[in-house]
Amino acid sequence: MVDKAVPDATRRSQRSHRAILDAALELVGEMGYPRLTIEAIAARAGVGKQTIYRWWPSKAAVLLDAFEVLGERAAREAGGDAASEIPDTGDLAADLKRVLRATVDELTSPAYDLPIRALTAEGVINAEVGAEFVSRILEPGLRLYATRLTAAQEAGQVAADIDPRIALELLVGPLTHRWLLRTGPLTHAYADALVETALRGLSPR
Amino acid sequence: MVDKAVPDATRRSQRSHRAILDAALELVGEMGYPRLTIEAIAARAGVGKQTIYRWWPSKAAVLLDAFEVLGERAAREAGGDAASEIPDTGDLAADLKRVLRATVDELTSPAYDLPIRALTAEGVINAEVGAEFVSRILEPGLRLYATRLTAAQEAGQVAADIDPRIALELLVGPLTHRWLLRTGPLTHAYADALVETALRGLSPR
DNA sequence: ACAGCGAGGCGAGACGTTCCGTCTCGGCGT
DNA sequence: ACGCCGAGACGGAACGTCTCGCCTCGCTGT
Repeated sequence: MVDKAVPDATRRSQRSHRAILDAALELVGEMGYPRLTIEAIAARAGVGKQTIYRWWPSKAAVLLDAFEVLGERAAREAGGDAASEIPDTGDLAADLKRVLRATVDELTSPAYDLPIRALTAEGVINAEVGAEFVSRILEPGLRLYATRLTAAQEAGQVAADIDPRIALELLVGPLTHRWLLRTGPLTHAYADALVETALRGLSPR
Repeated sequence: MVDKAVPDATRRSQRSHRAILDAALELVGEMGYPRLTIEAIAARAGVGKQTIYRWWPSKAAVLLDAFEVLGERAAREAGGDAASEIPDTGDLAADLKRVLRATVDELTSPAYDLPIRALTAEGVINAEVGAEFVSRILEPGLRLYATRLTAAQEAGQVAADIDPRIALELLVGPLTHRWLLRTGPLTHAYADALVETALRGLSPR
């Protein structure tokens, strides 16, 4: 056997599972990630410590799950099943601005800010957590940009020889940079300026 | 008095100061930031714990100082006093590529990678540390881009109505994004592609 | 000019506290 | 009755404070 003593998932308490995830989200908002302790999560959730250690390898993993649930819930609320798509009105700049503005709102939302910062920071240091974070939380959002940009490319609104991946990062990278490092205000105006500058380029025409 | 019991800086032991900074850098490379302890730094430096607590408020502050010294030393080695400037050969793309490549090399250098990741991550969570990090470590580097881009703007190589700050972030943002989140390979080829795409823009000409 | 003295940083480490991760209990649901 | 559950005891690690002498300064009185 590779894994030893894997617990029986079918007997898992659904109630405790939820309580732990909720408690983790609450607490990380209250005292921040570094001072978040597994003991505090267990106490808040009304759960034995072993129940956490049985199912998660680290507090980062708990938070990763908790945040994924939060994201799914938000996506469900935000309108049915086809909500997570970038609209294609034919006006590429307007479409991109809309989504970039939404991203700004999400990143500056007080409920999201602390937990997602905590996870990002942990991912920066811990490559394993980082990979999980990117593939489970970040990548789904980025794929929206990629598909919209590819569509734009086929419609001739984006030069044919441009790598959609680089185009995507040209938009999202500066935004993330400002958000993480706080090098400037994160506003709708900035999102708009970013879209315009990225589409047009720096060189004079 | 606002501050109480501020120690007398003139009596500070220069030897211990250096030893602590050196030990901190060594240890963060050996075991990573989260497992770096002040006790370990004190032991490695041959110093009492109180000597660290007397002069620094947190391990992040120690590392901040340590990394600043490292940066100054590197700048001094890299040739005299006028080393920290972007060359202006008239070819904007080439100049930017050169510096962006150098940044890539620095970020992927094994000696720098761990400590600078640790500081960045800490700054992401702790706004106070973040501000220090940006102003003392990051901003000096960014200013180089800003001056070169402004010069390019005056020479007509960059459109006049572009905010140099946004132009700068268009280049550095995606690089930082890839580096921090490991969403793709951080190579010279990527740096080049970034410069070309940013200058030209996404739209077809 | 110089010996004496007090202030304060220094290395070392003891101390109580918090949290870690493991382990051991009954209890209880399946 | 098997195994997850809540609860919490346990030893270990690191925290941040504190208390020791030790040593090096700068001031001071002769």
